[in-house]
Amino acid sequence: MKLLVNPSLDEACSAFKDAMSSGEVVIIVGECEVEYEGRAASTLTSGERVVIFKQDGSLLVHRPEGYEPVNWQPPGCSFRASVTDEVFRVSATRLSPYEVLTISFSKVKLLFSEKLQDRGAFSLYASEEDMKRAIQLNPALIEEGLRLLTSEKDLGEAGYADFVGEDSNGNFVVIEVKRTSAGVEEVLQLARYVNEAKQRVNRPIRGILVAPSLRKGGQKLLEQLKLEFKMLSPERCRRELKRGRDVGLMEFMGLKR
Amino acid sequence: MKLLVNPSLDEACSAFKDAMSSGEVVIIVGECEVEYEGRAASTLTSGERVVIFKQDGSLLVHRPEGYEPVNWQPPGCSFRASVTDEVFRVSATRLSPYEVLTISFSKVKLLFSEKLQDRGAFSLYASEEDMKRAIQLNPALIEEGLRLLTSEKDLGEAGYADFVGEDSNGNFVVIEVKRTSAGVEEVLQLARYVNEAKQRVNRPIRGILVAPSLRKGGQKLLEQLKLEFKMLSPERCRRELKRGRDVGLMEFMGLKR
DNA sequence: ACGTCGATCTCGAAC
DNA sequence: GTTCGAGGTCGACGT
Repeated sequence: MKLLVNPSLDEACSAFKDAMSSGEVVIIVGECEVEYEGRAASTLTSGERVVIFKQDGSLLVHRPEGYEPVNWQPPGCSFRASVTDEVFRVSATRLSPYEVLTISFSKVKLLFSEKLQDRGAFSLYASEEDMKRAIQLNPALIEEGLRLLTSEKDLGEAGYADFVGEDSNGNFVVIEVKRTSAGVEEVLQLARYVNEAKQRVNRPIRGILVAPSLRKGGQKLLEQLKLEFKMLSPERCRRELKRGRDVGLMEFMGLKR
Repeated sequence: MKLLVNPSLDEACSAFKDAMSSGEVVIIVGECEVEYEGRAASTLTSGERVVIFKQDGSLLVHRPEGYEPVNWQPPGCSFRASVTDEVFRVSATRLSPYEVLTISFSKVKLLFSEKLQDRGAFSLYASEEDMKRAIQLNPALIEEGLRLLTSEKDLGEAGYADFVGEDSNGNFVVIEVKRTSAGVEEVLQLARYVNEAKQRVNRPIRGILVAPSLRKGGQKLLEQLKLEFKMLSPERCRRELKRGRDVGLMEFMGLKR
């Protein structure tokens, strides 16, 4: 671990070398110019930025505003640091494609380095949008033989049901999708859509609530209102989308012939 | 400017609030968990990370490896910080789409904040824009005798072709330009433009894809769709632009070529 | 507000 | 290695 405040450029340079050779993450805040040449080319004139160097050979130059780095280098490049003419210069070189990024510090305000321990697990869960896409792709996720008629159908003032469709017996089906555990609120929402539909469609109507789980209160209410529940998890939808992409690609290739 | 090393969570929290209210960039290195809920949802279990908060309401969570932030929030969100139960918690909320990201620090190793001054100018060279400018300047880069009629012509719902023109035989020509190697996707894009043009122009139409190279799949599809490919690199265009500038300058100075 | 498109996109997976 | 599609893509530009 190392921390330097307003160090000389020489101090910063040697600390940088030490840190990188021992596999630490280095953060430098200071005034710098940046040049890049490779797939494209760019220059950035002097200003104060935050630069992060990682042990996997990636690098980020961040201005004080904006989500995206103004300059960067992906993992796998090699760093070279030196001081000449009152400038602490770090170049990051990458092969394939060949690209060089050079940062020239005229002033270092902060240099921090440390080996960070991160064994954390990252999990990403599907959005409700993903679930709807998966259902549209494969309505059988809800029920075998289900055919979707429209999506986001306008059911009037009650709002918009996620889907309406028709089951294998010709019944009209109204579907409401939730990404998280459903409760009383969601059952009532579905009930409103079903009631709206009853005033417009003159045949048997089923209402299906689709969610990864249904809480107690929702369960009771659901039975009273004679609605139905279909368990479907975002994870399952994620897999289905992945599968669907592959199938879609196959069809696309076969169709072209 | 503020710098805290191994501060208490309360110290970190109050420093964070001070810094954000005075428009500083804040960097926190420490052990944290991250939760996100919005378009999708994600969790990240405990580990050491670098977190950058910017004045424009953007936020980045970086692990010790990788170019991309593991979690983030784009500009425009509002931060809220608090300490409860031995946890320093920062939540970043964004409306439209509604998204919340929460970082829970169990340990802060470093907190640095400062108002950064950055008025630097960023310039990028060899973009697709540069290629288009070069082509406009000298259409013969694509084909001898080619005359451009318009650029970015509105071809309706299919989108916008980069150029339309007329070849030396009076055929209508639709042109799509790519800076990098072109594949199936780009051929399909050109095909859409050509189809749109066919509904509007009642004469022979050629479609030309301009790019530094054409990959396998794109090549096959291109032949099937009877479209054409013209190799042109960004580097060549850069040279052409440079030449054009020189010529323009000469003419401006009143000199003969 | 929404839609399209480019990006030094990056990343992963399949071939 | 090349090719290809996804992304919480982001960001810019046009309608």
